[in-house]
Order: sequence, then C-alpha cells, then structure tokens
Amino acid sequence: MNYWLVKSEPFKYSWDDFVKQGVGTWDGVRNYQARNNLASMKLDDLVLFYHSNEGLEVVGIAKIVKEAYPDPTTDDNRWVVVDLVPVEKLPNPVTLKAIKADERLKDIALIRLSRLSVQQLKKDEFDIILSKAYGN
DNA sequence: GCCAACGTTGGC
DNA sequence: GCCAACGTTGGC
Repeated sequence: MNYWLVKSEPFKYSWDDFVKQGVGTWDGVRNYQARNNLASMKLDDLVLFYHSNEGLEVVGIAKIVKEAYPDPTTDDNRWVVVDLVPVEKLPNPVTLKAIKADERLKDIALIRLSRLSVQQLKKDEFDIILSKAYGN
C-alpha cells in the first residue's frame, strides 16, 4: 500500500466538487514526475487531497479505484490519469502552516518540491498528517 | 501582484 | 549536450 498527496486549486476543482461528482478522474497532469507517480498508484492506495492557492490545507482522503490509463483529455499518449473516490473529509483540515511547523514533516515533497502536483508520502508522514486531522 | 523554484525549449 | 530564456506553479 502506498500513500499519496494530490494538489488541486479549489476554484478549479475542490474537494466539494469531487464529493459531488463521486468519482474523480485525475486528468491534466503534464509533468513527468507527477505522471510517474500517477503510474505507480495501485488500487486502494490512499490519497490526501490538498487545496493549493486558496485554503492551503489538506482537506480529505481519497482512494484509487482505477489504476493509470491514457489521459482522455489529450491525444498525447505520454500522459495518464487515475480515478479516485472520496473516502472521508477530515474533521480538522491540516494546514500547510501546521505541516511546516512539524519537525517530522520537514522533508515531505509538499515543502521540498512545492510545485509537484502529485507526490508520494511515506506511511509515517501520512500517519502524522492524519493524527493532526483527527486530534484536537 | 510579486517572486522563487523549477521544468521545458531551443540555439549553438 | 550545455545553458540561457522563458513559462508555470504556488506561497506569501
């Protein structure tokens, strides 16, 4: 089982849009590193949903329901998408600020590679973020 | 709205 | 194959 974090700008595609839709296709990735991560996602992997630009916080958990297949929004066969479904909205969103403030999360891609839109998380990092979401 | 970080493109 | 120029992302 792997753990991931994806970023979306809420005014384009927010967590609420995602929930309304039920199944979300993660399309439009045009970056090789992000694409490679998409291609590595396995069924039932868990994915944190982060709002970039506005909100700047992890808002929910999703999971993979369909592994990588060619991106239907382009003819270019280099790009792939995955399908996700919402699992749960976090009771307390975890802000970028809170993540930055945690010594144990210093090295996660969200901080180190802030521009990467699809990132892998270690289980530890995933658990730390969730503990903040469910703790007080 | 600015700017840093980083990926991509294209000339040589 | 290097590197400058440029575009994009995303935090502030």
